[in-house]
Amino acid sequence: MAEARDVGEPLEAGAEAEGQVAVAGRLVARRGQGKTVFADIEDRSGTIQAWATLDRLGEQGLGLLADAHVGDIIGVRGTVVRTRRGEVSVAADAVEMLAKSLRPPPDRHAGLKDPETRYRQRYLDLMASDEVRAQFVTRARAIAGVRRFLDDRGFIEVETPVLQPIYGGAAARPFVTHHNELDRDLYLRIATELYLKRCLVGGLEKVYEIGKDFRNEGVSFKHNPEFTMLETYEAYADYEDVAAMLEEMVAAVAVQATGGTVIPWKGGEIDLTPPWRRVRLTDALEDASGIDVLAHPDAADLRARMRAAGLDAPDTAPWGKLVDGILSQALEPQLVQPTILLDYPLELSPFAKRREDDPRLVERFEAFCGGMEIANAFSELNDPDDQRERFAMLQADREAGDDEAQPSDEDFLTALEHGMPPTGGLGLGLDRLVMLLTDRHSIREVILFPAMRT
RNA sequence: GGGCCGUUAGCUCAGUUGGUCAGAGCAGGGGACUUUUAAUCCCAAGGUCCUGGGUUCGAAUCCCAGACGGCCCA
Repeated sequence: MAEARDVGEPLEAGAEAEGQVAVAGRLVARRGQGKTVFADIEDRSGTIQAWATLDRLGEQGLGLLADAHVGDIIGVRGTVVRTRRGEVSVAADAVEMLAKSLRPPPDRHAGLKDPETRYRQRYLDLMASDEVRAQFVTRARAIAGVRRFLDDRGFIEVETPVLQPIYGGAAARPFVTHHNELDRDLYLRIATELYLKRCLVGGLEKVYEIGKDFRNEGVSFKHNPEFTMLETYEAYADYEDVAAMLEEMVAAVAVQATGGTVIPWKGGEIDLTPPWRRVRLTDALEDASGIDVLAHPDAADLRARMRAAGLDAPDTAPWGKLVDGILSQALEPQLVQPTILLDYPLELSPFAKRREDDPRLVERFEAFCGGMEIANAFSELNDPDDQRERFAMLQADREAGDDEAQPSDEDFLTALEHGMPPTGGLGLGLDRLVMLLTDRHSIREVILFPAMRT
């Protein structure tokens, strides 16, 4: 169809090009005129008008077109002409019904607005809206850009199990399923972290995986129960190296997906050009809330301080969760321009290496943009004894009622005991990255088929 | 989990104080028309007013409960 338009472009009104062309697509408009029919046909490159007359097409062919419904998929063979009114068209010598549409498409001009129908029957949304189609093309381009960036840097893409005997690598409740033949329960992964680290133990050194993670939690504008995650691990790198790579990668992907590193966001702009602002988490929390969390190492103490500052602080939340609460309530919404928060409390980070200068903190950062967390990274903990202690802390959290605390993974500890090189690791939520790059404010706008009730 | 809002024809939407309020445009059906561009003109048809209760002489409209969805908050 694009080629047919190219053929017709140089024609003057009323002229006809040499040679036959064939186009196929969905009928989006039809203007019947007795013994003449004009039909607009659309494919993914755009539309072209088919012009059918009784003289050229005969009674049967014209009848087929006259009886066709908007929504039908038809093929037209003929010559390229420019009509007297200047429209590049295919003057039909033959038409063919390729697929009947038994149901009417969404209204062409009003579009499809009902969000429920848009999400449940995404094909109608795609059919009705060029912008929605472009949205998912941009998503594909962004993810291809991530792969290209990492491949060019010598990373290899690997695939690790989705069905796992023990879940881990994040704080979340899992989905549980059952293997009939083995008669055992398995978990859908909440992260790829612990398997990718096994790859590092084995010497693959620079690996990444792009795939779905599954978290058994609520649905919101930034959460879908299954979502697309990138994780990367690079041997002999630390979290500073990872931060530098992340900035470059996001900037490169922004260029590939949108053409530049300054992107529109909620009526303003976000400048993704490296370097991004870096702040120590504890300093940023104090600026945003007035609370120095390290000065309140006791949970009850911190809770009281938070409530005095007007923040929500659940009775049962341990110290680490309270710090996370200050972050999400007081700080995260302010982080519109890209910001890297460095050096997290150990309690929040069971797989990150301790800072040598302050054992209460770990070498970890999270990157925020558009008021959302988009990435999480650390210098990976590779000391098996320390890792075993961290699992014990998580176990204590579980026993204290935290159902998001993950169980210990003895097989992973065995791998670490074989020696994992010092490693920088990164997790980047690709759905949120696409939201950012396309100025969409709900994760449902960037996932083709988002989770819905029933 | 909490608050607010929404649900009327295939799509987009009106619907006044509870009383010819079951409506429009487009799509779909029948007809006219050989250069149209959201073609035009004529005709006919199209409904579980989300569901279930309740109030009332009378409910799309008011009340209660529920389902689904959206937004905001947590």
